[in-house]
Amino acid sequence: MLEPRDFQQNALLGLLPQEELNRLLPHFEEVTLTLGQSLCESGQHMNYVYFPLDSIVSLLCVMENGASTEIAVVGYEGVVGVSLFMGGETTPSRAIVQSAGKALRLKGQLLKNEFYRAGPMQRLLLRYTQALLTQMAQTAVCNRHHNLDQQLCRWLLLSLDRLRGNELIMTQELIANMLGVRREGVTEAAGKLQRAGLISYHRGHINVLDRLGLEERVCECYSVVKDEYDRLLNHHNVM
Amino acid sequence: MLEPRDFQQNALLGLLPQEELNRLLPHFEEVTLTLGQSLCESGQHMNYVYFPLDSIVSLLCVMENGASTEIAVVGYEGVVGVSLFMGGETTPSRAIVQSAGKALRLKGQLLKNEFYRAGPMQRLLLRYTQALLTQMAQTAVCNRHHNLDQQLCRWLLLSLDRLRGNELIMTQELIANMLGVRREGVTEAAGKLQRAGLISYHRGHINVLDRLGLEERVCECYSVVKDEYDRLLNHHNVM
DNA sequence: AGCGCTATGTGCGATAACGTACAGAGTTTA
DNA sequence: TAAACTCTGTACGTTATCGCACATAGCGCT
Repeated sequence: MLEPRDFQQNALLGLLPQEELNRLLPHFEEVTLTLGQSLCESGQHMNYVYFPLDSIVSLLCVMENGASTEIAVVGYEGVVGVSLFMGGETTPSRAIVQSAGKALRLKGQLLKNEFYRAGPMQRLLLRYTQALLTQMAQTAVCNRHHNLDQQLCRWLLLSLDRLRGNELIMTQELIANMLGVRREGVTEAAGKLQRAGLISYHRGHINVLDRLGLEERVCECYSVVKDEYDRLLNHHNVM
Repeated sequence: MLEPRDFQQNALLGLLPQEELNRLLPHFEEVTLTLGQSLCESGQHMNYVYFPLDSIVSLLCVMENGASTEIAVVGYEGVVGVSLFMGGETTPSRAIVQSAGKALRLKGQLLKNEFYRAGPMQRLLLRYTQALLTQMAQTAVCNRHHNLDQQLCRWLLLSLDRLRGNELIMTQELIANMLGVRREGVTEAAGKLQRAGLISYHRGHINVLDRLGLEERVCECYSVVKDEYDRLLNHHNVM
C-alpha cells in the first residue's frame, strides 16, 4: 500500500483534496519507467494513465518516414494519457520515457469514472490539459521562429524543471530526435553551451553548471510555457 | 429568434441532441465576423464563445517581436474559446478572423453552466478539444519537417474544408503571417501552384482549380488532422 | 591488450528560407 | 487624370540547417 506522501511527489495529485485522493488511493500502483520505454503508441488504446514522480515522459509526433518531434514533455507536474478522459481514447502521438524513474499508474477506466464525477479531479485534469495545449502551441512557434541554440536551451530547462538534480541522462542522438533535428546540429549547439561553461557533457550525461546562464540564452517560449503552468496549476487558482 | 436549422450549420452544435440545443437556443446570437477582427487577445478574458457558421478563425501564437504563427484553424466544425470551459479562462494565443462570415455566439458563463452539467455538451466539447490538440501537435511537426510548398498546400486545404466554395479571400501577406514565413516565400510557393494549374491567384483572391492536385502535393499532416477530426467528431462516435 | 560499439566532434557542399531592395501591375483616392 | 497605395513578382547575397563522410575518444567485453 502506498503512503499519502508518495502522492505528494506528483504535483497534480498533490493538488487534490484528501478525500478525492483517498477514494483512488488503493488503486494506484507504483511502477518504474525505463529510458526509452513506450507508454503509448500512435493510435493505440491506453490501459493506464501515468502520473510521473521523478521520471520524464516525452510526447512525440512520429511521421511516416520515421522522423519525429517532441510536442510536449510531462513530468511530476502532470499526467500521461489525457486522451482517455478527453473522450478520444487514442491519439496519433507516442509517449516515450525520456528520463527513467518512478510513476504512479491507474487503470484508465478508474480515472474516467473519477473524471465523470465532475468534481475536483475533473477541474484539475482539464486545467492541466490546457497547460499542455499551451506547451504544444508554443512548441509550434518555437520550431518556426527560433534557432537550434535557443531551442536546446528551452529543452534543457523544461527537462531540468522536472528533475531533482542537475544531471540529465540523455545522448545527443536522443535530444536530436526530440527536437526533430540532426544529431550533428545538437553536437554543435551543445558545444557552444559547454564552451560557455553553462553545461558539461560526457557520453550521455549532461550536467547543468549554470542554470541562470541558460535562462539568459533561452527564447521567450520557455517562460511562456512555465508561467502558464504556474498560473493554471497553482494551489490558489485550482481548488 | 434563430431557427433550429441555423444551428445545423455548425457541425458541433449539429451533433447535440435536440433537447440540449433547445435549452441554449434562446441565448445564441448570430454575429457577423469581419476579416481581421480579433475575437480574443493574448491573456485577455473572453466574454463569449463563438461557433463559426461560414466564417474561419485562426488561432495565432504571437511573439514578443510581433512575429506570429497559426497554431490551429477553426471553422464550422468547431468553436473558439475552449479555454473558458477548460478552466483557464485565458490563453496566451490570439483568435483572428481569417475569413469573414457568420458565427453564433454565446455568453461564456452560459456555456460553462452547460458544460458543468457534465452531459452531451461536455463530452462533445472535450472531444473537440482533443481534435484541436491534434491539430496543434501536427502543426508543430509540420513546421519542423516540411517545406513551405507543402505547408501552403496544407493550409489551403484546411481552409477550403471550412468554406462552401472554392474561393479564398486572403492576401499573400496574410498567409505569410499565418504560416510564420516571409511574404516573398508565399509568392514563390503560390507561383508554383499557379503555374501547375492548381490555383489561380489575383490580388487577394485565390481560386482553387484542382483540389485533387493539391491533395497530391500536400504532406501527410493534412490527412492526419482531417482523419482525427472525422474520427473524434463523427455522429456515430460522439453520442 | 585488443576488438567492437557507442558517443561526440568536425568538415564541406547543398538547400531552403531569410532580409532587403526594387519593379510593375492593379486599385483607390484626390 | 494623376498620385498614392496595395498586392504580387523577381533578384541576390546571407544564414541556418541538412546530408553525408569521416575522425576521435571512451567504454565494455573477451
